[in-house]
Amino acid sequence: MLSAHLKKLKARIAISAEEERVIRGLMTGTRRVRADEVLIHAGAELDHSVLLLDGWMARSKDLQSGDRQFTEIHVAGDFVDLHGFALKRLDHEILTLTECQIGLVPHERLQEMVGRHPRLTRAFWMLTNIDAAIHREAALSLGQRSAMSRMAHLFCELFIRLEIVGKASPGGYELPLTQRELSEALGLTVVHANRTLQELRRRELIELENRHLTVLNRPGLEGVAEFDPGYLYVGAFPF
Amino acid sequence: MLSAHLKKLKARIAISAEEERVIRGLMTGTRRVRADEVLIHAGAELDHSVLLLDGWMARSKDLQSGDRQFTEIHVAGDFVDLHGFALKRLDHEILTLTECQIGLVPHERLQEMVGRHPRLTRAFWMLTNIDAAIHREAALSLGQRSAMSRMAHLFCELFIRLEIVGKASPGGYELPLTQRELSEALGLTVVHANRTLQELRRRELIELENRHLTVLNRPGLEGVAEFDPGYLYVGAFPF
DNA sequence: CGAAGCATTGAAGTGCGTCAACAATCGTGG
DNA sequence: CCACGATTGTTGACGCACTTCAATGCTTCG
Repeated sequence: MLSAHLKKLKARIAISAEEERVIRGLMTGTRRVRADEVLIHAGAELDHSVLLLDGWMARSKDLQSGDRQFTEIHVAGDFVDLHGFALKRLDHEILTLTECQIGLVPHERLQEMVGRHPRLTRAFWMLTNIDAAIHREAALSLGQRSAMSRMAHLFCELFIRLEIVGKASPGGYELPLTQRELSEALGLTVVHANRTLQELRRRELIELENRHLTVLNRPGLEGVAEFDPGYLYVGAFPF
Repeated sequence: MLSAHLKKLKARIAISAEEERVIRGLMTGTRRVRADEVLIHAGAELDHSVLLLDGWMARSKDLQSGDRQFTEIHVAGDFVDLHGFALKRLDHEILTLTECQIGLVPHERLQEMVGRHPRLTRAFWMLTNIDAAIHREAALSLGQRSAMSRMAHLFCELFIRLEIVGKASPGGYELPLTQRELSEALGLTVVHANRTLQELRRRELIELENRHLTVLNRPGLEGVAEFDPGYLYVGAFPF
């Protein structure tokens, strides 16, 4: 069940048997969480971090109006609040989009790791930096891309992130988000998200039904998105 | 000249004399860079990171059309590509907005620090996480806030970040950005950035002339922005 | 089988973009 | 110190991508 996370790490750096043992030793236990729960409230003091073993989560920032923006969608293998280790409290909420299985990692164990395993420390630091890179790409989308391009881009990004952890098939992947949730990730209204989705279908780039996304024309989708996966930093790292 | 960076760190955690010595030992030298230069190109391999000692920089992501999005504005004291230490190459460019003085920090010295100073390691890790928090707040702005609110929010954020490093006065601060640069940070066109600026002036919230921003009504400005500085993580940390 | 959430559609409105012109300021060379 | 081109700031007219409001059908699941 830790395997998704190990796959995610190994897609970026080599992990030795010893290091893998250390990683396995970080987690003290697992839990199940229902769908549509706020797992971590903004501002709450944290003494452990959460590894998403299975399911979908999102980070969400809210305005007084009730409008909210998802700043990242999380999939299996993501260390959803690793940044909470260095920050001690979060500036946003973390909520479940589906039922999830999670692993708990006490900050004291991370602290020990920082003292003893410099290479792993840098690897986990890197993971939080990749999240930041995902945020930056989202800023580019929100600031400059059209609704179509933005949605296409999100589908491309999730495709790769799911492939890394073995949760995609060649033709697509399970995408258990409602259109409202999609719209909250894309900075659109539900209505316009719906119309944008229809336009992607009409162009025969994707199909989406029964919570399954079929990518009919991947190069076409990537073209619309102007997608360049470099920001996901997949591939061997020299350290 | 390192003092701005030390102020920035100390606004978040206590730094011992010994740690301060280590920090001072990271930098191998300083350089001057002219305005409007690309200091670091996207994708280039990095073996050192850059500390911004004085001046203004921006991180920029580009689309094929030539449109670009600034994902962060940097001021004195910022470790502009500390994330390059863990990522080895950047997904964006770093460019100077004004003439800048920079300090160079070889990655090997950072690597040594990670091995020897777990507390400092966590502190620098925290700094990259605060950048990520700034990205998330920008995503909320770009996705949900109006042009007015967005611009007001940026002015509020810069006010606090400049106060931390002693570069603001009670009434405002030097803001050497052109309207084009402002618009690239805000995901707006220059024309609309201009009109938005005028509306903020008309409401007597700010004045902006000769590259100096005067905040006429800070609570008012923060109100328009729905500004809550929590995401900047200013204040003592428990580690 | 009924209620609640989810997806879809139409019509109308608006915030911001686009295009185009001009004014003000800056920087540089003569 | 002025001349002059280039950059920056400003304004107006118009267009459109996306929003808003409101209604209707479709799923899903107690």
